[in-house]
Amino acid sequence: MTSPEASAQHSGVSRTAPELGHAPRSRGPGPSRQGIPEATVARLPLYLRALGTLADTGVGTVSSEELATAAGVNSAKLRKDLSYLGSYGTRGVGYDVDYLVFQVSRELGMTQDWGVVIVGLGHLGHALANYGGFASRGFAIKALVDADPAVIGTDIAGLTVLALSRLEEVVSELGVAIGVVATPAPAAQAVCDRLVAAGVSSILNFAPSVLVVPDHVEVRKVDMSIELQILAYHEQRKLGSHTSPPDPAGRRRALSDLASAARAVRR
Amino acid sequence: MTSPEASAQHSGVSRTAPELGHAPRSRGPGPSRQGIPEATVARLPLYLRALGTLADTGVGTVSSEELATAAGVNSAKLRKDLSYLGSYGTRGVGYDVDYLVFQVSRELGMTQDWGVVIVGLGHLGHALANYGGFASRGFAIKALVDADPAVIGTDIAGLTVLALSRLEEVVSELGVAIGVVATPAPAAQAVCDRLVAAGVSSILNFAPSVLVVPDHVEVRKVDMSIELQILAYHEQRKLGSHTSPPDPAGRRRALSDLASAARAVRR
DNA sequence: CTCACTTTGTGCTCTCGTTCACAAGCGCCT
DNA sequence: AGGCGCTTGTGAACGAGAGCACAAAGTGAG
Repeated sequence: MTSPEASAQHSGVSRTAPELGHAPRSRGPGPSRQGIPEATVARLPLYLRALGTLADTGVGTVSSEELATAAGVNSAKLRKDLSYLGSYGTRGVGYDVDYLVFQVSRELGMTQDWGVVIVGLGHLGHALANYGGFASRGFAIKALVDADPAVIGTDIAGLTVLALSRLEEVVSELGVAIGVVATPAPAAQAVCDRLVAAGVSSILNFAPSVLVVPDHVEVRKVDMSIELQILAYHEQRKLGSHTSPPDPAGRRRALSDLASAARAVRR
Repeated sequence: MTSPEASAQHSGVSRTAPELGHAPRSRGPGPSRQGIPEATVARLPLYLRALGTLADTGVGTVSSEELATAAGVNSAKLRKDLSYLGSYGTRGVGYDVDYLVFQVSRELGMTQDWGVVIVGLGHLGHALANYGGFASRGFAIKALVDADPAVIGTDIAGLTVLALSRLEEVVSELGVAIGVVATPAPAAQAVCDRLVAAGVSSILNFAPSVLVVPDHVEVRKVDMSIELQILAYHEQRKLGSHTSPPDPAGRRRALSDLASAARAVRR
């Protein structure tokens, strides 16, 4: 993805290997100029949460070992992850909790607030709007938008639901950076397109559909039914393979079976 | 992407046959005896959904290219994924939609119903209980359980909410295979432990906390605030690095900054 | 100051996953 | 029947990530 090149402007310190094509990170504060591995980025929020809990209980310093168990990863991985941000630990001691919280927060962009708009206020959108984890972590719900006249105008979590037609207006005028799509699947792509056209470049998709977006837009999806199916796979596997009797006639099988399977999938 | 973390017991999977570098799959119908790569399993539900849509629109045959775009992946990956299940395509033609639906469904264990219990009926649990994607895909919500007396006894989505104390009873008597944890974070681990003790071996966790479980139990987590933070990271990155002014005084910085950052993280 | 001890930061290796590119297989047309 | 074009299935190259194991760097005691 991003080039593994690093502007090695190390503060003249560790004169490590000369030829190595891997100069780790540019030190100097500020978000690291140059790409952190995706896998690491995905874990940083986990660390941040664990750190928050530790801070709450009054802990001032943690070792990589402790923090790792709290976050559910192994300590080597954690140290490597943190090393991408910089050398924020102290050998022989560990990491200063508050300082690390600050660094990770900054790296994740939690030092500023991000405007969020939720589109679609069915059961799920409703729950999202009421979810406390938003505001507390630097995300400000700026507006709620829906297409259903029965919902428009009602108050949810202190905001009045606006008509879908006002989506663009809301995005540009309220400084919305992130769009949350919680509509039914058929509407998702259209809503997504409008969000993108209006200038949103990060989308969190709860609808069970694949969103197509331009390259510069980031989409992440949350899909419970996919997760459940993955669980089912493992569950079935655990039960041993004595589930369905081996199909004696290879390849094609009774049409009735096919039909019912197909029907089930079609919602 | 959902976390590649989740399953802590990869140990058993990768232990393939002794010498063979890669012997793909034992043919013969029935779920493939022997491990499909995790990454592939995670994509199968996507394919299944795309196939369902195609079937709906009356398509009888798809090429890997078409199905791939519908599922949002590239065609080579799709073909390799499907090849783990068996040779279910026809060269020069493509895949028979209904037949493929059946095969993928079987592989994922969707040919049987899985009992689900939802623990915690706040806004989120409520939304989950009403989510249609459950029943349609072979998941049957068997019970709803909560600790709050104000919620116990109410009807949600056609089921009456039961007291948390009846959790074990519900699991063993109603044949629950999958537990959905939608409680506040502090209660999650305790609920999880009880589910596991009662015999549940697959857990879908919506609470923002790390669940510790025995090796034989599979946990997957869905966490919106993590996804948002990942989006924020990319969003910040897009804005260029002119976000926070370089810290001129390296290492330690004003306590006020630290304190506010720490405070923010502590919910 | 020196030594023993602790914990970080990281080079290296191994594994898993993605992508390429092409031979094998199948249907259709002549 | 034979050849042509299309699409699958897969070996092999490549890349990203996980984890080991150890040197470097800090602390504290004597």
